Amino acid sequence: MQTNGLNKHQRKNQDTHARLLKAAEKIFVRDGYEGAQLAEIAAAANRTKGAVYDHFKSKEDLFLALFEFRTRGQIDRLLSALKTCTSQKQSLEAFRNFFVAVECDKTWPILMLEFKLFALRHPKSKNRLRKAFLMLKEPNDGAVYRQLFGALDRKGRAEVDLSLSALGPVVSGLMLESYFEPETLSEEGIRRILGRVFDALFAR
Amino acid sequence: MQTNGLNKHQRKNQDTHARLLKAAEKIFVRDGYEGAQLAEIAAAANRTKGAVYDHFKSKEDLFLALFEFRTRGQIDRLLSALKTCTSQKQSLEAFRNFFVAVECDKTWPILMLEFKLFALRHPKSKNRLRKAFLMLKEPNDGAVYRQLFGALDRKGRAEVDLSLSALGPVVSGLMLESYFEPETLSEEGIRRILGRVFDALFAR
Amino acid sequence: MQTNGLNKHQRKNQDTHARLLKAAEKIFVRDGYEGAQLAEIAAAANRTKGAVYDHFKSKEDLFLALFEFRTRGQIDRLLSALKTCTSQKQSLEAFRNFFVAVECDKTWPILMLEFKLFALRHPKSKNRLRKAFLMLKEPNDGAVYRQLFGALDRKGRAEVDLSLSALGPVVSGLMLESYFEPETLSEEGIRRILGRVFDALFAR
Amino acid sequence: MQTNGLNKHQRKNQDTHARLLKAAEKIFVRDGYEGAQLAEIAAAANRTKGAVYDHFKSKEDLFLALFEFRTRGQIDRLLSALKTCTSQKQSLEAFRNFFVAVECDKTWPILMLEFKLFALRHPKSKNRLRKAFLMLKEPNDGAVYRQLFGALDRKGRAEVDLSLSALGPVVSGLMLESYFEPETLSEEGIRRILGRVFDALFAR
DNA sequence: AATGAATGAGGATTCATTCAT
DNA sequence: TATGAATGAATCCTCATTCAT
Repeated sequence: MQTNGLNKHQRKNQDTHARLLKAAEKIFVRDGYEGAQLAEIAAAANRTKGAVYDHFKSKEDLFLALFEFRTRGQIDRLLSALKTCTSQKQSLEAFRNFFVAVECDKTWPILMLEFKLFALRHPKSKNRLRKAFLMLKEPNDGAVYRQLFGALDRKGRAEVDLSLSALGPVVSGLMLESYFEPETLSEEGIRRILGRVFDALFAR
Repeated sequence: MQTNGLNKHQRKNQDTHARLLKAAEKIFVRDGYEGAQLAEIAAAANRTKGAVYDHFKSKEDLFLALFEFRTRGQIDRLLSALKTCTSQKQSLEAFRNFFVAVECDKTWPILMLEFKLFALRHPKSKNRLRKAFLMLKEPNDGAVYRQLFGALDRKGRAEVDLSLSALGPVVSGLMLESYFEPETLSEEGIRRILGRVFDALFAR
Repeated sequence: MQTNGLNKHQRKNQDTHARLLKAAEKIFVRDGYEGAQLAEIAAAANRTKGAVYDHFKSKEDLFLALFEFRTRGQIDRLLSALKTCTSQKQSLEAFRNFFVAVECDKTWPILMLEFKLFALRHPKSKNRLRKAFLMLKEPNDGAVYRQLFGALDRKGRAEVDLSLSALGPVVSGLMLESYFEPETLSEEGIRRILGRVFDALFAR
Repeated sequence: MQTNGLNKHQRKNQDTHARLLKAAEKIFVRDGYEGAQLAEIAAAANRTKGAVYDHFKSKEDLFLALFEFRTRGQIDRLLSALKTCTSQKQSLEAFRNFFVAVECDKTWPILMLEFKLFALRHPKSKNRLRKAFLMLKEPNDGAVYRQLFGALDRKGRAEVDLSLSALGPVVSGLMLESYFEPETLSEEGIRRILGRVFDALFAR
């Protein structure tokens, strides 16, 4: 009896693939790209190093694949959060919530830092990262864009782009800081700060 | 001829020390802590690896010493910027300018990221980093603090602390992003964003 | 339709076996024993690595089987070249031609080198190689021997053995050199040299 | 007290370099290029793997450096053998002896095979090998050439080149065979064969 | 008979660190 | 103080081999 039209081989393969990505995230976040060891990732996935190389060409390839995978996930979460909104105001509010609710996924901001630093230091891979990254900003070919910000002229659009570009980095920076100074920068504090920053960037 | 009362040997020693720190900054920023090689740092300082070990106990020690050195430098720059201010308003304005003028020292925000990520991953060294780091926030035992924000009650102080904690990370995140997307996040764009964020955090 | 009394399964099996040997030769000659990868051999045979292990116990086994297979082929070619000869002189002439006509099978000399080097480095397998190898020198239990060199006393026989032993290695060495210096050691040059060497060894 | 104007550092360095080359020869001959392990080479030189990389860029570089080193040695040995000869006949005789006396250096022929096979399989390195290799054939800018073969016209020269090219490969092939069949191809047998081959190639 | 997912031992290479000079 | 030769642990990656399907 097969599931999804896949035989056992294929199912096992997919399972391993998913396990490896999950393990990679855990280890890359914990140790950073350079510090992460394939052996630990494999072990965390209950597989061996060889299996990693059956699924990914290299450590770098695994890292980039992880970025693509996670990016798609983030987009999906955002899209589904916006799906039920009926007005622009409601949409922006949903967006604000989505964005302020960092604690949903605390590893993402750190991963983003790691990815950007990686891009900085591996120009050869920057393109692949950027390609996935651009989807983050303009999912659905701009439909979301319009849903959130309405029709914009050239200048308005540039301004929104600027603000959008700032959002992610601000979250990442703050999350990192909160790991460093959890007392001062509590979760609640971050949320408040993020809210203020969000409004400073998008409110009129 | 100003020799600071040091003989040739000592001067040469200081020179090497300074060269090594400068080279270390360059390489650590370019390659990250893990990626940086002592050999390259030594070469960039026109010395050999051995010299590094004459001045610093280890790679980690060099990295932490660099942080302390740079932190002192930042504090000095801030203090001298505030020295001539006569009113609280003027002081806050100076602070705002100091903070918005990222381009003065573009490597600092990246270094800060690297330091914080390092702290995240090397708990043993976190204390030494924090010790230096705290000086950043409360230079001169709070005198600066009062100059900028006046007398504050407990709650007001907590609020200011929160905002202060957020400042650095926000700059770091934005600077990293601007390396990644220089088109969207131009220097001028960053300054504008930073200004808005600053006001959102500190303006009433 | 000639099926040799084999059913489809068996024919397919034989086909795979033959394909694998052919592919193995190609890859072993190109990359050497150590450098050759089973995966490439399998791919060159349009099969997968697993298939190799269905037909051969190990990489080494495949290599040795290839040697045996090729050796049998060489013997057959020599025997059929000698079959029509009616005099000793004619036979020796045929042998000379067979031997001088290296270009018929340019991979054989390289393979031989590889096999001998392998024997040198894998004493455990030397016996299996030698067993096949001896057939090369005394096919048909010495009948060919007599056809070529007539009746020989002990000393004469030793002398012929010596010369025979030298033949193959000389060809192999020259072929390898011609890969290295094709300009100086052209095919025609090799043939001339080989002729002279042959005569020096077997002519009176 | 210094020797050769070198300080201890430099002397130790040279010593290690020589040891490594010697060890490399031993292991490369025994195991072949691919089969050889840097760890064993290092151990055979009483050093560690790291030391190998202080002296050579890579396994390949070590291998090529070994070839160059040994080639220079062979040339020197030949030149000194020819130095005392006063006639062309005497020179050719010395050359014959040099060449027939394989046992002087039994590893050289195997190394040569290994080098040529390496060239076959690493086209990128072929040039470096050839450059060293050419010195073997025309040491001293052709002076030796004339000493051995006198003045030659174009055609005669081509013929001599052909024969010269054949010499090395023939020795290598025979030496390998004698490792494989020491009974049939004794040292004495090889010498006899080589003598005959030499005369077939160079006698009028 | 053949596939393909997974293993895991093994090897080249790097690099922080030490130490004699 | 500074050098540079040497160390050796650490790590990425390869590939022959196994095994469930």
